[in-house]
This record gives sequence, C-alpha cells and structure tokens, in this order.
Amino acid sequence: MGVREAYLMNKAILIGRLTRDPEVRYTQSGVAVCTFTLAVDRRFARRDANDGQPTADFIPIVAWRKLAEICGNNLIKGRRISVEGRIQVRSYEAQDGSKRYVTEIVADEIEFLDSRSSVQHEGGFGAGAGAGAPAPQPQPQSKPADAGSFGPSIPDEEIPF
Amino acid sequence: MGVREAYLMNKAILIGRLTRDPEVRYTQSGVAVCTFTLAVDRRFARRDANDGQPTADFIPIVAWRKLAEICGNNLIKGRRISVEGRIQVRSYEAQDGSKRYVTEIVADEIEFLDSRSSVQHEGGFGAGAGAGAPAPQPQPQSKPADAGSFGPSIPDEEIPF
Amino acid sequence: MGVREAYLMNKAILIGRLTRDPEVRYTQSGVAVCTFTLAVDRRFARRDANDGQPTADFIPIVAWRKLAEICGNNLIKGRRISVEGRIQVRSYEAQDGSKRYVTEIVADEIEFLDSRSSVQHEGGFGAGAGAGAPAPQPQPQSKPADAGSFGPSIPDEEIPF
Amino acid sequence: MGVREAYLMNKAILIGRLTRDPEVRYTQSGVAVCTFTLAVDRRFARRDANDGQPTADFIPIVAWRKLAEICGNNLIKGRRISVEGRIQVRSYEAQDGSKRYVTEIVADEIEFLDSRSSVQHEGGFGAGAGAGAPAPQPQPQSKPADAGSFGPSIPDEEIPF
DNA sequence: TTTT
DNA sequence: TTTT
Repeated sequence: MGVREAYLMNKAILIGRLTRDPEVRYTQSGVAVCTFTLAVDRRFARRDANDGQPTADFIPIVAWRKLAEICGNNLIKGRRISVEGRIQVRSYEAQDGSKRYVTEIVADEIEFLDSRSSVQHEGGFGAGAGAGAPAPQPQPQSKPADAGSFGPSIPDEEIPF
Repeated sequence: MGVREAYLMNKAILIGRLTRDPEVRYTQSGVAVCTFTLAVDRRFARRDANDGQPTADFIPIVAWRKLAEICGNNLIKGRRISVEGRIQVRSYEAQDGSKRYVTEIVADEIEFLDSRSSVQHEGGFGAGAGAGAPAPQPQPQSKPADAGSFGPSIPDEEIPF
Repeated sequence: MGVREAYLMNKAILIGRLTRDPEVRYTQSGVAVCTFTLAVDRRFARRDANDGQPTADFIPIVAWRKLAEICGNNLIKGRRISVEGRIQVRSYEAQDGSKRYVTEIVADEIEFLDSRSSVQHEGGFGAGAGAGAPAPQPQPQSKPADAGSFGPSIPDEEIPF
Repeated sequence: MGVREAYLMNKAILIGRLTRDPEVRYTQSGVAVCTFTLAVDRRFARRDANDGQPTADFIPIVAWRKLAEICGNNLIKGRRISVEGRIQVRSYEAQDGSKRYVTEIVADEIEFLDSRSSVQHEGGFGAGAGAGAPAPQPQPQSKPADAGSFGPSIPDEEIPF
C-alpha cells in the first residue's frame, strides 16, 4: 500500500482581449458551453517591427454552464478580460487519420476589465457599427437558439465537474 | 494621443511528471532549447473508470538557454517538477497547406520536486536500472552533440528575450 | 465621466504545513470560521546554518463557511496543504491605543496534499495515537460547541461575500 | 533515510496603486531596498456604503537590488502596477518586549501598468505640479544620498538571494 | 498614514 | 507559539 501522494497543479492566469464575439452552444443534455479566443500581447514584442514575428498569443478559452451564459451575454469582440482556469489538451483524429491536438483554457473565473461602453468608445470593433447600420446585437444566442448546428456534436463527457 | 493602457498577463503554473526524458537541441547560433512533455493529472478523473476519458493533460514544455541545459542534465522520465511560464501559441503550415497550431509553455522557472533517487526508487523507469547493470546515463546530450539533426531547424527568431 | 477602469488583483498561492491543529469558531450569526497557521519553508534557507535566520514563513490562514468546516474536520497539525486565496490586511487598536496590523490569507480553495494516514504514519503528532489508546478524535468541534469563548467576538461584518 | 519530498510554494500576484512615493534605502553593504505600500481594492466592497468597512487592502511591498532602483526611479504615488513575489513574515521585538509581526511581499517582478503621464494627467498627485512651480523631482534618492538615516539599520542578513 |  |  503506502502513502498516496499525487500532487498536481494546473493553473493559467491570463489578461487579454477577445478577438471576436463569443459563441455559445449547448450539449445534448442542454449544458451551455461558450468559446472564444483571447489575444494576449507578448511582453517584448515590437508591434512596429514588421518582422513577421507574432506580437500576441491567441489562446482558445472554454467556459461551461452558468459562466458560459454570462460570457455569452456580456462579452464582445475587443473587450478586455482576465481568465483563470486550467490548461486542457484534447486529441482527436483528423480526416486523414492523423492525431491532432487542441489546447484550450477551461475557465474557472472570468472578470470583465473594461466596461462594455468603453470598448465601443475605443472603437475596438468595426463591422456593423458604421453609420446608418442597424443597431448591433452583440448578445449572442442566449438560450437554445441554433444550438442545433454545433451543440449536439458536443459530447456530454466533455463537461467538466 | 491619450493614455496607453496595454495590460496583459500570461502565466501558467503547473505541477506534473515528465512523460519521457527531455530533449536538448541547439539553434543555429548555438542557443540551447530543451523540450519535454508534462503529464498533469486531472483533478477529478477516475483513473479506474476505464471510460475512455483522459485522466491527465499532456502539456508540452520548452525551456531556453541555461534553463534548457539544467533541465537536460537533471530531468528524467517520471520526475515530478513544477513549471512556471507563459502559454505560447505558434502556427505553422502543414504539408497539405493547412494551418496548424502548437501550444506550449515557455518555462521561466522549473523546480525539481522529488530527488532523482526517489524517482528511481519508485520504479518510475526500468531499463538499465537493474543491479549489475552499467551506470545509467540519463543525461541527454549536454552540449553540441547531435545538434545537427533538429537543432539547425530551430530558427533563431523563436528565441525569447 | 469616462471609462471606469478599476482593475485589481489579489491572489496568493501557498503550499506548506499546518503548525497546529486548526481552530473552528462561529460568528454571532452562526457562520463558521477556521483559522490556522501555515509554515512555508523558504526556498534557499539553510536549515542547518543555525545562524538565527528564519527558515520558514508562518502565514495565518482564514477559511469561512463550508470550507471552514471541512478544514476543521480534516486538517491536523503537520498536514501539507495548498491554499489559494487573497491577502487581507486588517487593523485594530491595541490596548495601548496604537494601531496594529494583521495580515492573513482568506482562503478560496484548499487542497489536502497528503492523506491523513500518511501524516500519522510519519509521526506528525503523538498524543492519543498509541496502541490501545481510544480512537483519536481529531475532528474539532463540528458545530456550535464552545463557540462561546471566542466565537461571539467575531463580528459579522468580517464575513466575506 | 528515504525520499526527501519537501515541496513548498509561496506566490503572490497583486495589482493595485501606490499609496505614496516609494522609498529607497541602502543596507550597510550598499544594497538597494525599495519599500512602498500597494492599495488593492477589495472586489465586492461598496465604497459608497460608508459603513466603516475597509474598501482596500494596504499591502507592504519590498524590492531589492536593481529592481529597487528601477522602482525608486519610476514609481510614484497613485501609479498602478502589478507585483509578483512571495509573502514574507518577519518578527521583531517591540519596545515593550512583546513580539510583533510584519508581513510584506518581497517582489520578484513588477510591471508598470499605466504611463507616468497618465497618472499625472489623471490628477493622481497635486503638490508641486502647478504652473510656475519648479520641475517636480519625483525620483527619490537614486544612490547613497540619505542612506545614512535608515539604511544602516537594514541588516545585510535580510537580503534575499 | 493610505491608492483611483 | 510554530510545520517536515
């Protein structure tokens, strides 16, 4: 027998901006899942260098359940947030039979760091915000909606805790 | 003009075990880079469930320069370590022209959490550790060595700070 | 007017050992609060140096509500845990009228890093564990009990969220 | 004998504002040490409640060596920064013979989150910035200077790593 | 003693 | 007052 000493840690803390409006979908059993990508500028990147080097990391984020719905209803492209969560690496088989890996942050906590109005004021996002355009509808589908398309393809086993 | 307020954060803190001995290579300009994969058990995974669900995340780690050499000379499959660093997402073009993404942790600090002897004692790896066997040489190439194979393919632009 | 941009962060992540059994008390309104001290060894301290330099930091921890009760029922002197929380600085007036400061970590999450039996086996605590002794009762007061002594002195305003 | 398994962690991550200009002093052997207090607003504090409850934690920060000098030369009351470091608890004997405890964060990394001009522009500090006033000299003593007063009282044993 |  |  003996002492079980299985210590582990898996924590990510990020601050960045959404590259797009978030997407909310639902699993077969109706659990909400929200996904988006966070752009986190690299600390010492020279954005003016034009040397082809990336100036940011684009990190996929996943939120589940209540947090997913709050994100879907409040986040919007360009908004700055902090995310605390764990790094998850999933694998799947590609069409050509090869194994592919997906790395994403499963969010435990998300904090909104600038007000929605400030994002708009700063002109953080363009499309559809032009003069004469109809009022934008930043809030994504807030319940079932088009859950049909992608939702059912999310297996319930993916749901954490 | 106005106030520049470009705050960002990108921090990962991990504790897990090496899935293999680390690899050390060198860039064209001779900078050491060490790579390995960290297995971090998932908190609520039931390892006995046999339900096909993963029980760990396998997270690629990269260390550079002095830290790379320390890792190459001291780490070994099965050893438990902590890693603190940042999440980096790189993209490259696959042979079929599609874009692929690689996510890895660029290590700032690594700490060795169990002594080398303890890993051996726990039977973390077998080959060559038997009585009467020649002294194992777990230390990978500690300087140029076979840098030729992969090393030169690491572009110097990848080197952080 | 303008953009409100009030970002803050206050996070502590600790791993150490309890210097004593935890204490559980109750506020006037019956909310559980558990306190104990965590000994966190200093990384580069030479424990053998005998130079009078401290080799550890002794950090006060506070847990509230359900977490307080779980701690009271499961923790014990010598046990190794991780604590995640925020740093809180309180002040109070001493008998001599001077202002004193108390710094403590308000725990959000606590994880038990070695099993209770392992602590016992390692001889972490002696009393009552001898052969033939009556079953030890490490669980402190699990509800009101002697809340009278210290409990009522905890003002309800101290309770977080 | 046996496996030594002495794992510890002691990490603090803070974002807040300086309550005053920082102070730089020097130890007997000439090592720079910078101290200041960080005000970190409490997340759910109601600043308008006027209920006597604190709305922020005031956390003492210490930086050493090069970092101390950078802080002394660049920080200023009201500036927003992030601090990463470890929690240190020191004790000393008060004049009345009782033991007192000081908790502070020993900084490993500090990041400046708003530009100096932005702090000024926001009216973060008034005195001496009026028209016709002589150029302000926010930079504290940048080398030995009045090290005499407090400096010599900092024992060299306090210096970390 | 406290920042915005 | 301190843990291993």
